[in-house]
Amino acid sequence: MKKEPVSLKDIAKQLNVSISTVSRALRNKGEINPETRKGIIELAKKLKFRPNPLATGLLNKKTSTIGIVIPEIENYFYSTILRGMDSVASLSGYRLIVSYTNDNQTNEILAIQELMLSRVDGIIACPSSELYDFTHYYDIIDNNIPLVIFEREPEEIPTYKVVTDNIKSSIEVTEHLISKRCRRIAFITNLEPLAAGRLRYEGYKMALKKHNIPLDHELIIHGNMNISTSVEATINLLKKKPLPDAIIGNNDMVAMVAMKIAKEKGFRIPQDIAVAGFADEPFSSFLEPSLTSVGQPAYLIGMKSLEIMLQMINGDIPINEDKKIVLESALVIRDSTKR
Amino acid sequence: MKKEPVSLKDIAKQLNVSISTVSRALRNKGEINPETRKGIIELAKKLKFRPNPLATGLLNKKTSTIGIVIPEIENYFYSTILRGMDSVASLSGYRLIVSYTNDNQTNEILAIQELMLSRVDGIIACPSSELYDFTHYYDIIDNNIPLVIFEREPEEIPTYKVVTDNIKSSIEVTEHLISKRCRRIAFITNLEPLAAGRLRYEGYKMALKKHNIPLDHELIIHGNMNISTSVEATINLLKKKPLPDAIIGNNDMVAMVAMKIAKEKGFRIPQDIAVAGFADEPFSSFLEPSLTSVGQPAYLIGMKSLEIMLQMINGDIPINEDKKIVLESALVIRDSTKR
DNA sequence: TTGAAAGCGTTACCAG
DNA sequence: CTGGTAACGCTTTCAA
Repeated sequence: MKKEPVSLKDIAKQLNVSISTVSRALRNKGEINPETRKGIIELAKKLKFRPNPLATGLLNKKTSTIGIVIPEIENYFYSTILRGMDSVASLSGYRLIVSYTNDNQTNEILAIQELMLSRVDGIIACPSSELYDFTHYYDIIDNNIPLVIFEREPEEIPTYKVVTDNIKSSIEVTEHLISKRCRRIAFITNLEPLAAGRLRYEGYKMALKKHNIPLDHELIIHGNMNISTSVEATINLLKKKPLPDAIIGNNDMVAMVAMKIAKEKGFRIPQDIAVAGFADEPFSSFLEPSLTSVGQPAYLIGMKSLEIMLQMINGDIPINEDKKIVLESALVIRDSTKR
Repeated sequence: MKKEPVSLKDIAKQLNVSISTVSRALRNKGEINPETRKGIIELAKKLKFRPNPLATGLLNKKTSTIGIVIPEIENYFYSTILRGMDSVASLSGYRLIVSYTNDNQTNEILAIQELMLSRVDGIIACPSSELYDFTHYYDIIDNNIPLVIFEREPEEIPTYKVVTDNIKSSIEVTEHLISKRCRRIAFITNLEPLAAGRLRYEGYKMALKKHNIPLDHELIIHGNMNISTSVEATINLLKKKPLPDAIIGNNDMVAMVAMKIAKEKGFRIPQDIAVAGFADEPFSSFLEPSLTSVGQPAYLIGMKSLEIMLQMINGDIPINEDKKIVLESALVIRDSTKR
C-alpha cells in the first residue's frame, strides 16, 4: 500500500551503474568520475533519495535514537527538560523516545527494558524517587550502553549525573524566610530516598541549625506531591500549636494549594504565614499573592544531559565515569514572602 | 564497545541448528520438533533474546514508529494529548517520535520531512494555525502514509481529523456570560486561519446574534496567546468605553493574565468584569477568583488519534477518508463568572 | 523436521 | 574509476 521510497538500487538501475557506485557518489567517498557523480547526485535529488535509516542502522548497529525515562510530562518542569533535550538532539540528528514512569519503579523497569530492546544508542533517565533496586541500571551499564541520570542523585549508579543545587537553594529559601522573621517554618516535601525533596530537607535543616532554630518534626510533612495530599498536609499543619509562620512546598503546585487552603481558613499571606515553592511555574507570578519560588534550570538540565550523552556516544568522554554536573537554581522572591 | 545483543545466529551456533530453525521455533511457525523447539526457547529466554527491530523493520518495511507533530509541550493541554497518545501506542508496541513546531509553519515542514525520512509508519499532526501551504501534507498522502490531524480542522487536507466541539462550547460559555447579564463581552483570541480560536470566535458571534447583542469589533483582540501579548490586549480592552463587562480568553493563561491586569487596575472580578478561559488548566481552580473554563478532552484527543492511526496502519479503515471525529468539551463554572 | 538461500537497503572491501 | 560481494539480523520460500 505504502509507496516505496527510492533506494540506491532504483537510482542504479535508471543510470545503468552499480549500486556501489551510486553509494560512493552520494557520499563522496573514494574515487569517482565527476560526470557519473554529477548525474547520480542530480537524479538522487530529483527522486528525493535519502538512505533508509533501518538499513544503515542495521549495518553500523546504531539507531540514532536516545531513550528518555522521565516521571511525567504534564508538568512544566519536566516538559521543559524534555524540550531542552529535544533541542540538542534534533540538531544532531538524533531522535528521542520518551517513556513516562509516573515516578513508579515498576513502570521504570519496564520502560528501560523496552528501550534496550529498541536498541537505543543511549538512555537518559530520572530514576523514580522510591528507587531501592538498581539492577536495571546495572543492566544498562553492563551492556555498555551510555547512561546519563538527571535530577536525582543515586550514589549507587556510577555514571554521569546532571542535577541542580538542591541543598544550596533550599538553604537559601529557608534563610530568606528566617530573614523575614519566620521561626516556625513548615516543609511539605517528598522524602523518598531519591527525591529532590530529601536533599532540600537537608538544606532546610542546615539553615535552621545555622540560625539556632530548633527542628520541629511536627512541621515536616511527607507527601507525594499531588493536590489531594497537599490539601491534607496543609490542613494538618494549620492545626499545629503554635501555628507555623511559613510553609515551603516542594513544588509550586504544593505551595499553591497551601496558599489557597490557608487563605480559606482566614490566614493572611504573607503576614500570618509566608509561603514559598520550588520550580517557578509560569502560573506562580499570577497567584494571589504572587508566589516566591526557587527557579530551576530545567531547559539547561535537558540540554546538558543530552550533550553529555552525545559525547559519550561519540566516544569523546568515557561512558563509565561517575561524575556530577550541578546546575544553579535562582530564588525568585515575590509577594508570598514579603513581610 | 557496546556489548552485542544476542542474535538468532548466536543461539543457532550454541545449539548446532540452523538459523531458520531457531527463527521458526521462536515464532512457533511451521513444523518443528517439540524437543528442538523447547531447547531453543529455553536458551533464548536465558539469553534474553529479542529480535532486532532494525532487521525486522528492514524486512517488512515497518519501523513501528509513529511521528507526532505538535505545537508545544510546555503546556498542559498538549502534554496531556501526548500522554493520551502514548498510552495507546505503548500498549500496541509502537513508539512515538515527537516534533515540536512552536505553531510555526517552517518548523512544521521540516518536522514532517524529517519524520518521513525516518520512515515512520504514520504521522499524527496538529498543523500550525497560520497554515496556508498544504503541500507537505499532500506529500504525506501521496506517499500513502497514514495521516491523522488533531485539534485543527483544515478542510484542504482530506483525512481523519480528531477535534473538539469548539463552536458549540464557545456558544455555551458566551451564553453563560450573557445569562450573567454580561453584554459587552470581550474575546482575546487567535484568529489565524486554522486556530481553534477562529472557530470559537464563530461560536461567540452566533451566541451574540441569538441574543440580539450587537457585535463590537473593538472587543475582539487577536493575539498569539503568549503572556506579553495578553497583557497588552487586556490593557487595551480596559481602555475601551464603555468598558467590557466580561473577557473570554482563548486559553486559561490568557484569562489568568486578564484577571491579574484587571485586578491591578482596580476592577472587581466577577462583579465588574467576568472572566472565562479555555482548557481548564490545573491551576485554574486555584486562581483568585477561581477561573471558569471550558474543559477540553485532551487525553481523549490523544487516545482517539492514535487509535485511528493504528486502525489505518492495520488496514482496518481506509487511509484516504475525510472524516471528522468531534469530542465534547465541558464548561466548568467557577467564581470568575459567578455574579 | 530441518537447512540453505534469497532478500530487505546500505556500506566496505577487494578485484578488475 | 567501477563493479561484485559480503555483511548487518531477520523471515520466508524452497529443497532435502
